Amino acid sequence: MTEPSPTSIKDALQSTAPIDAIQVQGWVRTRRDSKDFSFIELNDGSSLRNLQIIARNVLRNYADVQRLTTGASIIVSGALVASQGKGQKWELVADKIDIVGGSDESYPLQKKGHTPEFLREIAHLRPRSNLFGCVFRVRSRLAFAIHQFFQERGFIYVHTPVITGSDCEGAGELFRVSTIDIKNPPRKNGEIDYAQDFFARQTYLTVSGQLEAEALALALSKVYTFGPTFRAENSNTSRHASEFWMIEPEMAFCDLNGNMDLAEELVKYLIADVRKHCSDEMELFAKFVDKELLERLDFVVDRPFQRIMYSDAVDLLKKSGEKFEFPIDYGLNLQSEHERWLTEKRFKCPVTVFNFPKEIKPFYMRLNDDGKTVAAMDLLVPGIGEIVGGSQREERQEALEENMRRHKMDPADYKWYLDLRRYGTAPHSGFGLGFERMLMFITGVPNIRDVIPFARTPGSAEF
RNA sequence: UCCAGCGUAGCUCAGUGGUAGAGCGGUCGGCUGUUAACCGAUUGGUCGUAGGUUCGAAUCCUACCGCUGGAGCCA
Repeated sequence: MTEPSPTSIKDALQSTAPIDAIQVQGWVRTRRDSKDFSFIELNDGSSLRNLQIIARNVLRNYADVQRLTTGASIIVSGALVASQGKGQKWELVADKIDIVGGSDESYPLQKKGHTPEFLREIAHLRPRSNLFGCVFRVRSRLAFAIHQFFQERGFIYVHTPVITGSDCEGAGELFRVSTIDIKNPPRKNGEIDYAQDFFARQTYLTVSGQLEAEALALALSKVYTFGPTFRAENSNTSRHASEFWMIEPEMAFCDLNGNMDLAEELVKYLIADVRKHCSDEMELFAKFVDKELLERLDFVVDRPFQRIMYSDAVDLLKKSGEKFEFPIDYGLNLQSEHERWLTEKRFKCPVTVFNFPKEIKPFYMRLNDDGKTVAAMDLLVPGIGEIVGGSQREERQEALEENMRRHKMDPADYKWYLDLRRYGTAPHSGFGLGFERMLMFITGVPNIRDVIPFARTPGSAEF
């Protein structure tokens, strides 16, 4: 006897006609007994929705079926028919139910709702919950939409190294990569001799693919990276993780304005794409996570982002009459509370701040003609803060070397990076978009730990 | 790393010095084309850990651990 090949529950529910013989497989969400049969809510993760299975008492193993509990895995064959009950269009009347993997009353996911904090402790089971199923389906779609956006625009996807030798990329603490025996390291003149390490030098996990992406952009014109990034900062907040994914486009012959345009276009594109392709998931977020989510996202897609120079932002903040905990003055970094005021109170929309004082930005950013500011930009969104950070890069060799010296870096250590300016240099720009922060913004989920399947944060690398 | 708050049943929480509680869940029974079903019964605890104060500590004190929120750093 040949079984029909399995149909996803998503496809089954989208059927336009009854199907005599269909097979589905998944995990039991709930089961209710009726007089002569049992209702099983089955979910296979293909969508938020469950398929209602009618298990009649004529089934050979009906006694076992009645003992099925939440969490069990089963394979069901039968007929897809119009549902007699309200609440669903289709249901599956089972001819056969194979119990693949049992479960019992200790299964932690109950019919009742759970807090995200509790579910975080069972990260291996939480994908089976409605909320996390939705988050991870949207995560997948968002990743796809990112590639689609860049590929449609002629960008080349490049892979920059995860292991890097650059330790001065100006972005946070690094995780060391080494095969040296830490209990008995080789030494030279009392110091650990990294010349004997695996790569014959000190190496780290990447904090950014930007420097390498610049090399590729100055050959392929428009490139982007999309990969994991690691920061060893002891940050304990709802929007920092030690391991996260970042998108870094880099464009040759592009100035800061082109850069800001692209960032804005990308953010809007991604929101619109997920709104269109994950409507069930977005409805769930709007209902259970953030009531104002859809309204805010639509507003962001419809309106141009506010662009404001750093110096003007400082003036606005000074004149705001608002009582801030931290001082605001030209030359100081904008604090979270200042960013919040700009996006949430003053403009009520994403804000791109640009042209920052050179003193508070890294060495690779291009010095403006005023000699005081660099062509940097931060895209701030309500509720999250900085979601994009980017700049026009310093393409002039002399100026770049001067920046390095000012940042107490030795240009000799960056020979290859300077070569890019020595041979066929060109104005170029790029930015970094935090993938998880974008996902938080789109889903409304307020903690970065809940948009990563198995999050890594200081003191926590379980699973 | 700093500041604040919280750790009590599987989950969400109440209990503020004197016999450890509720709702939900689970289990059993009833009813039922149900759908966070309904009705009844029942099950459930080293009160985060270790010290201390007290006749007596879930409750007060100290330390540690964990979680949450905020800050710094950033994406």
